[in-house]
Amino acid sequence: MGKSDKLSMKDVGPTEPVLTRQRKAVLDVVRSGDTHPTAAEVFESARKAMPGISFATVYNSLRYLKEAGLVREVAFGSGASRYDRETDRHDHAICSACGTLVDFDLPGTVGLIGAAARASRFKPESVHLTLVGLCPGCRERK
Amino acid sequence: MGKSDKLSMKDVGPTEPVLTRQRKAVLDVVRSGDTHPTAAEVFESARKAMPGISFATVYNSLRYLKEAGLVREVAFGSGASRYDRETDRHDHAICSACGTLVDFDLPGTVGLIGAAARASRFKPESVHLTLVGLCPGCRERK
DNA sequence: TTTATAATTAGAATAATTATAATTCTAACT
DNA sequence: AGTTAGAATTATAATTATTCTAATTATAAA
Repeated sequence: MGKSDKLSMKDVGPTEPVLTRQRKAVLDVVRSGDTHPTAAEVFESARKAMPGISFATVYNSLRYLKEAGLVREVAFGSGASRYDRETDRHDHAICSACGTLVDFDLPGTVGLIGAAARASRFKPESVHLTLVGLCPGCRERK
Repeated sequence: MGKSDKLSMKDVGPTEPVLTRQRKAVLDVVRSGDTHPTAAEVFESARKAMPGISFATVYNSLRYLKEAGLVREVAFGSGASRYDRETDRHDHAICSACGTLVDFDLPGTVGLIGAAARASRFKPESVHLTLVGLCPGCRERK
């Protein structure tokens, strides 16, 4: 077979992600707004921009985008996974009352990576902190 | 089935958890060994000690025990939730190669709770750190 | 014992995710 | 432009995970 079987949108690198129209639509949904949509919510939104898109393609695309490092999967509790547009290292806060998930960055977290690696004996790749508490809205309501 | 399906532990407080035989069986499974079993794995093990137990009761019991603070639910990725016998505040390491989940305690984590609360604007309840990396076994294999 | 309350069970129902197979699309090569 | 190879998409089926419902059984209280 030929040398380049695959077609890149831009020729930036050897493993440049291929953004098909469907994948782009999915990525756009995850990137628009600062919510952390579930696969079902992404499907709902994506089909507005692209009525023919299927649920399977949304899952395929999310997996692809995740592996390409363009979105991040966040799981908590036993519900559906949520998808995060923020792919840089960051931390999460989860509301114990309403489930709201918020991103924030705490520079101090990375400072613990060495100690965490020592304590767990793992070879570290990344760390993140999860804060559980009441979001501003729910705190007010109490 | 048998005779007495209910037995209270000690009379410590007004909201003392009621540990029925089934709940006790589920709790014992989570507490034995240092794995983090899924609900299905708990069911498999629990039925050895108690052949008649149903999947629904395992789920009910896990939810009950979680709410009573006797076990903890840990979710990551899009697979099944896992259950952790360790209920004191602690941190987790997840192997990016094989999925192994390990508990450890990093005293420094709690030191970040104030900063995390400020950054997120949440009223803090708990924090924990998640380290992603290679577990000792997988590191060796590379 | 009668009554009330709560737990357990079996199984159905729902939700979430993944796999399969057929079809369509894309771009590299005639 | 036509052909082709392989990837992507689609529709659907299958699987996995979790929750709900209704009937039954157990426990505790009166």
